[in-house]
Amino acid sequence: MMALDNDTDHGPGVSLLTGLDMSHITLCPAIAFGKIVGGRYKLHILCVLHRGPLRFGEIGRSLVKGGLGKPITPRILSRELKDMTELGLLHRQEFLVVPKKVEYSLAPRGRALLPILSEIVRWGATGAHEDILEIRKTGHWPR
Amino acid sequence: MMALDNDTDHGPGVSLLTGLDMSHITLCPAIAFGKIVGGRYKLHILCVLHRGPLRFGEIGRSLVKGGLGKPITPRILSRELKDMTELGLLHRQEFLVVPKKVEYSLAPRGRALLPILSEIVRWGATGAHEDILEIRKTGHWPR
DNA sequence: CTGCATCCTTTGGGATACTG
DNA sequence: CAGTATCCCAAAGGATGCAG
Repeated sequence: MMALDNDTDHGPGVSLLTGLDMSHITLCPAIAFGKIVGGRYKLHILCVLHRGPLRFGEIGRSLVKGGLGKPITPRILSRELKDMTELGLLHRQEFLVVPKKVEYSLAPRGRALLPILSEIVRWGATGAHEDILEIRKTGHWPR
Repeated sequence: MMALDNDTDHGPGVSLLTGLDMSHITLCPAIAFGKIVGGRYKLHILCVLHRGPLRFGEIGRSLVKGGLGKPITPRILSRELKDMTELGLLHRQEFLVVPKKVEYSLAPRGRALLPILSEIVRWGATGAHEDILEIRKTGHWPR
């Protein structure tokens, strides 16, 4: 019996959060979610890819703008993309041209995560995350 | 300009995922989400607390059941709860009795995350996470 | 341009023992 | 019961340089 949001050992296996029957599931989705899109960049990569395919370098530059300034190194980006491709979240298309060109896009398993992303954006639109992390919004840096 | 799901530098600042205006937000919610509930247990803790307050030990035991078998050590659980309490996600109430009793419950900032949790559970109810992680559902371990 | 190889630092998580 | 103190190990992330 899983302990998702129902920690009795003999209940009907219905999630109290959603009303859905979870009796056929063995692993808590919250734990799995972290294992699948954990790490510092995976969620953000899904985010920037939802509009359409992007190239390796474009993804890297996108992460700088929405993140906290520091650029991702190619080694890390490469590993994140490979992980996600192997899990079936992304599709990788290589074009046989010079210079090399590779496009990454959302695979069905990645697209299935978009409703979660939407909910995260809705939460962020209220400013909740900036309150929690105490991001200053003064419009310019002090000093 | 943030690169959430709109990576032009001069757009209207509207999220293409939700249609919401994000021009007043500087940090990508996806990045912030990871910073706030990253780590192996925080999301799961929100999950088990959504029904009501639980004690330190009860939370620990809940994590074992929905996770992958291994119990969380008191040191880690203590740190996770302290982190989340300091960020305002949880409320901690200490009862002056012997033996000691402490209850943790969701604070408003933690409750604001529940819609995201619900969406994760919905996603999990389809079995998507077990497909991705290749969890066997044969009902018994092979051999 | 895309990515791998090396090396290094930081962080997260676990084992064990102990205290108010 | 609810933690804290030490010590340790593994994994994640970063810097730099090089290659197809």
